Amino acid sequence: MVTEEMREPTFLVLSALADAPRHGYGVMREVLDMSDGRVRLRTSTLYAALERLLADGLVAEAGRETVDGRLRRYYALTDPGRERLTAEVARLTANAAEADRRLRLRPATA
Amino acid sequence: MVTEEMREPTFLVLSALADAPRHGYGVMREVLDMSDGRVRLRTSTLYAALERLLADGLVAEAGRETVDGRLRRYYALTDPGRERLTAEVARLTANAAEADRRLRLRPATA
DNA sequence: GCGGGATATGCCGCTGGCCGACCTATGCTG
DNA sequence: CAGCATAGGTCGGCCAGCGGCATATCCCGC
Repeated sequence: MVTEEMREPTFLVLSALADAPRHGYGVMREVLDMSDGRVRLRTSTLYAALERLLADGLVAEAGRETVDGRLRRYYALTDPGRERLTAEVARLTANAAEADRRLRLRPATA
Repeated sequence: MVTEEMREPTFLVLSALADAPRHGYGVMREVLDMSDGRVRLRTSTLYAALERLLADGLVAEAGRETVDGRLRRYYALTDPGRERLTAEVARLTANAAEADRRLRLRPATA
């Protein structure tokens, strides 16, 4: 696995599923919440991402239920999904740390 | 400024210019080095990114010179560029920390 | 002296994730 | 009954990055 770049919306979807399985709309709310209102996923982005993650085996369907006449499709992070997310966290952390180090090497308005 | 997502190659270009001005090929080497050989920028990606960053005012031309008959175009991070990179670092750090927190809430193979 | 890699810059066509807009449907609240 | 939250989805287009290619010089090994 070459760990190619993962875009932010996709990363946040995996992140939202890291602690518990959720349904699509639940992921949307969770992402909005955990990004302090910064990232509002479009349904096109959300469902396309979930389809892609399902196809890649990073996420699996975790049952369906109907609440108040509305269908809910649940999704859960798989083990490969956890590994992938962990790898992404390491990449982001390393990138951020290195950039921060470089910024400190030459402070603003030197 | 809404700080929309910045892709990894672009982020690494800004990062490579954070400590000192460099020319295109120098940025390429620096990115390769600081990513431990993981990210080898294509010239199409590199020069397109530099053009875009110039147009956005995040990077400025910092002189040209000819060494061994080869032209070098130097680029430097501007103040807005520093601010933007700093904001990106904050975003990456926050995303990584939040994902990490969630992964720990439900450890692997629970 | 000749092929190949490093140095250095650049163009062109395509792909794929995301965005914007839109659609269907139910339940709750003002 | 209008409007919003909830819940799922489609479709067209944009654009950063990728892969391939072009150009040119310098240096090293054979």
